[in-house]
Amino acid sequence: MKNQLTHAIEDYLKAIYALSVEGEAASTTALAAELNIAPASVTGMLKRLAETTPPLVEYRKHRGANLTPDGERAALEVIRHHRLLETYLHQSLGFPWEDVHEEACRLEHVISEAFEERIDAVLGHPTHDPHGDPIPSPNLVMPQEASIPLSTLRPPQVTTIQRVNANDADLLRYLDEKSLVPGSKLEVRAFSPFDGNLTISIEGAEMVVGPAITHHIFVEEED
Amino acid sequence: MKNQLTHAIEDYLKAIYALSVEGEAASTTALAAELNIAPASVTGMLKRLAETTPPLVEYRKHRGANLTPDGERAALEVIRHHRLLETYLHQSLGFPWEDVHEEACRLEHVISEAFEERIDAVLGHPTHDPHGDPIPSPNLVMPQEASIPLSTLRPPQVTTIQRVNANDADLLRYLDEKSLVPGSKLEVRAFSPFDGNLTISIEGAEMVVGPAITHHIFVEEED
DNA sequence: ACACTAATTTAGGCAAGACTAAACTTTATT
DNA sequence: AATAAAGTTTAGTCTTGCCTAAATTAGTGT
Repeated sequence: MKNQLTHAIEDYLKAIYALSVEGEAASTTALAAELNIAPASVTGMLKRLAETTPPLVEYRKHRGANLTPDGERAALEVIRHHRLLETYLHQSLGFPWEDVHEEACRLEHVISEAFEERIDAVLGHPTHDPHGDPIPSPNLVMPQEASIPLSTLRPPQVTTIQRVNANDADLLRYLDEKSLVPGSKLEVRAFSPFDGNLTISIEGAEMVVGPAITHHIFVEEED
Repeated sequence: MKNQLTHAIEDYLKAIYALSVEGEAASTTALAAELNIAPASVTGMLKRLAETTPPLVEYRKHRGANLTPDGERAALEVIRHHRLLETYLHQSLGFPWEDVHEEACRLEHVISEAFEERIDAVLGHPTHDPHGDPIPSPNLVMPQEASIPLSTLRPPQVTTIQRVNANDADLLRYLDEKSLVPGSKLEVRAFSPFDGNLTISIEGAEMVVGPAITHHIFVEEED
């Protein structure tokens, strides 16, 4: 008997999950920014989420919110939907990389477990979405993976892109064009300490990328 | 600049479309029954729909509602989504016949035009959904088709099932089992004037079906 | 310890969409 | 034509989720 969560609530849970790294509580303002909602509205919703049965978040005034185990399970369910959908839209329906996020954001709240299972099967039980994010398992365990921002690498270094952390469609389109996608191998050739630019070589081509880009690209952790 | 319709509004438009056959207005109670909503709530919504810009329905007190051209276009868009989705869920994702309706009801409000186009293409631009209902064209013209209830046939007669008009999952599962699906050929062998039962032969097997079933099955019109 | 700022909460409102109960039309029946 | 039944509308209420403006709390530097 899982009670039916609204779209709005699912979005809150997803946002709290995303913002509470390392067990740190997600702040009201950070949530407001993430959700494009006024901070006051977030306060109101957090109170409600803390008083549902079962409670989905743990909330302390002025101290932000954490997910309860129930809340986390619900969040992971939505994230699993989201990432499976992104993968499906891209692989099976030929959606461009940069468009899958928005579409998945709407569909994730609406698909049934049967739908989830079908696309999971059709895709062959994928482990990562097109952006390289891990897909929680059917029993809702989030694989833990270590990766570091490309911006932290110093030459000389060879590595592989693991994950691209961006939702902006224009940026994603650009990255795709330059093969800056999960799985691509690249070599870090030079670093400019003044502006943080890296000179990298990828797919045989050499290019210079600034922090606005390298910050969003995550690569294998070093040995 | 198409204004964003809510989920609820799309359901109203769909229901009004379904109930206003032959230009007759859909009554408040009929809509309430169709939508599982109290009649009073329907009245309120109809008033709102008649006063939006542009108006989506034409509403006269105690006289029910009709769709305006704008409303009809919106309704057809949703119906196109619904029927394409049903077809897709069944053909491409292997959903059982009886489950596609419910899933499509939720997805229809949420998919983008890009999604619509992709599944339409993948399916090869289908003209009918799994229940035999025609799919409106991309420019939102509803194909007009003539078919008559199986219940009106009298032996001896050979015909083909065109359309199955039912949403109840149990009934659909039963019909599927007995091959009472669009495309099946059948022969009407006998008619009982007392209870309206028909004896038919389908796929080599003979069976007796009552009005509760024959009423939902539509076959080719006679020459 | 004090004051200033940034973050947060409270209070009060609003729109969408639904409900019930009561009042009122329309239609059907006699 | 009178009246009962059926269908519809009105009035008033509720919940969800959002908003703004004002009040409060926490955190920071002096």
